[in-house]
Amino acid sequence: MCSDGRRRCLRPAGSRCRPRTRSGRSRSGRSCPHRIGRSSSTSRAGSTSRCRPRETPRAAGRFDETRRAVYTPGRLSVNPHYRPATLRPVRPLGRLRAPQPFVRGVPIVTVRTRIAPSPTGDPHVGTAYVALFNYCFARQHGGQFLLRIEDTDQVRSTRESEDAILKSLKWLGLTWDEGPDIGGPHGPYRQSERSAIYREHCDLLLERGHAFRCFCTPQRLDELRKVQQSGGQTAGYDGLCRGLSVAEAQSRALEGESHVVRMVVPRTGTCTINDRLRGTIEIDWVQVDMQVLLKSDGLPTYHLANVVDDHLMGITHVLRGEEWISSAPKHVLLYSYFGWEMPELCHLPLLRNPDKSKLSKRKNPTSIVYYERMGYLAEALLNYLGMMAWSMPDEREKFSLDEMVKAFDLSRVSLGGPVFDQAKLSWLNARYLRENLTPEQFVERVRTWALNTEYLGAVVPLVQSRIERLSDLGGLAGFFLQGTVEFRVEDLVIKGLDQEGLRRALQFTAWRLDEVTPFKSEPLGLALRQLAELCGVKAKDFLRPIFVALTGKPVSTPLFETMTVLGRDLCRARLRLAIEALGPMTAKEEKKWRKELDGVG
RNA sequence: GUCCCCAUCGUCUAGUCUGGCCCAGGACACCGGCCUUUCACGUCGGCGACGCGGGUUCAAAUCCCGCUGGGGACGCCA
Repeated sequence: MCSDGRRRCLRPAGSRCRPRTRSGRSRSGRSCPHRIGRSSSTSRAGSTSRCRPRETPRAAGRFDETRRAVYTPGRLSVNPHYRPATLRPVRPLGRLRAPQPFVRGVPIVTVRTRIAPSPTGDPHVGTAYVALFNYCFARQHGGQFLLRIEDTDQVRSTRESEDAILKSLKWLGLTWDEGPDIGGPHGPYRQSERSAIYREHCDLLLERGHAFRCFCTPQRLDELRKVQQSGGQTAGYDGLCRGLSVAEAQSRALEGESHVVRMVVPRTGTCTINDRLRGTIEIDWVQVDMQVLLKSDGLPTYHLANVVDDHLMGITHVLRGEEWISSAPKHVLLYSYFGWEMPELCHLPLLRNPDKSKLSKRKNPTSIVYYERMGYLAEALLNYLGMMAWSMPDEREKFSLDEMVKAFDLSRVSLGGPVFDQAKLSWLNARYLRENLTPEQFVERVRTWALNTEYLGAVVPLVQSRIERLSDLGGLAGFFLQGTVEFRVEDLVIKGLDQEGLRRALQFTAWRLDEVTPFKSEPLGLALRQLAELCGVKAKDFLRPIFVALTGKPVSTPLFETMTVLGRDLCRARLRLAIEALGPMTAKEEKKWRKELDGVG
């Protein structure tokens, strides 16, 4: 009788031994169809090579979450995924060692998760979505959730963006136990402040021959990529500098020659990744590039910094977007080079645009600030994010953060990429508005949203001299309180531009607006006047359709100041609505226009 | 192009692991009725999906294989 005792079954015991579900179908014909049977954890651990049944990825959620090396009185359970490293453990240099509390000589590992945003733009709803899942997972297991800023891209990272991200996550009600703003025992939590740590670790890899210096120029790499791509090969570094002797590389580096450090990646064999939801994923090493670890500016790339920090900060579970699956082998390799234990990986499905592509601000508002300014309540947005790819066991759709934490179960994550549907978000928000707020609380919400000194105070200078009675305010400045505005298409039309020219002009404006920093009156004016010139239209005419798109009216408050008050996100959204009203941009146009705009610089 | 991931109503999803309670349940959107001075809310109803083809089985949305489709990755970005 099979091991399922509930029913009579004639199958022999062990017949439940099955290939793992869903994942890796395409490859399972290669060897043992029972995927777990050939995972390296089994063979390296020296146990029998016979296939044995194991929980499927989804079922895994019902097992011990904290199983890396959990101390429970009288029992030590060990992570079945754990593989002894192929290399000797790193020598225990104080700072190189991960923090690990002990009780009677047994390490206690609590669940520690993190969100690690890169401060290179607006706070993204995708960041909030991943943060939410990490938060819930950690909280549910009584663990910690931390925030780390991944600002190793010196060119694109800004403090302004970092502040905005922190502010938005706080607005949503997500809190972290350690982070750049509140500190913690494993800081600093800003990668730009940890360069020495990465360099130290990079040196270690260099010393052990797991990494090498590369002196190739970006030009050579560009050409290489082109050749490879046209030849239909997998693009990737060809290993030229790998052939350099250590002595030569060292002396060239010493002479100050610009170079990067790349990791050594095997050219044969297969990397096995364990994903909490997807089971075993196999990627051939040839598919993995010899990734740059340390850039020529001396700062690490994501891959190095992320692995080093996750280890040093004691991260036990990495919940991140699906887009990272293909670079997971690099991370697996780095952990093994350092001799560190791999955290458990779990790749969440990506949020999608209505056309199913990865959520992008070109096709959908993605900034948390946009949703805040549109008048969505933080708890409604967070709730909505919680029903992306996840559902309550009782299928209830409205739930608070605390309720989500209590009921959270990773195995309830569904893998199909969810489309971010603003209509459903609006419905949910409406429910919060009428079900969760007393009239007094409602008043308070409206006040904190826009009827406050800060926001109204910014509007007043623009309207005070233009109205005769206070009651004129609604007519003149109502658009400041609206999310989107209605306009007449004929009000967009100007002399000297046909419909296509007009659409192009508005699209140029939308693009430029994303680049203008700070988003203030003067730089905006400068940028838009430049665009008018580019389009061959007088500034006065050029600005009119923008004006109409943003305010809904041909006459209103001064444009640049108005834009400043409305903010980037609302401006972008309204501009897009106007463009769509005139006829949405085609892919062809996008390519052509982008080129024309970039050509000007 | 190469590699990887994924696949239930238009959308979010339950059910898939542990095959039978499923000729598939809920929600959004849409359409219609009721309630109502209007609208909204509420309420009742309608429309609407297991991508296709094989296999295993007494039995397949559920397990296996193939195909198709969608997505992601292929940076001195993260």
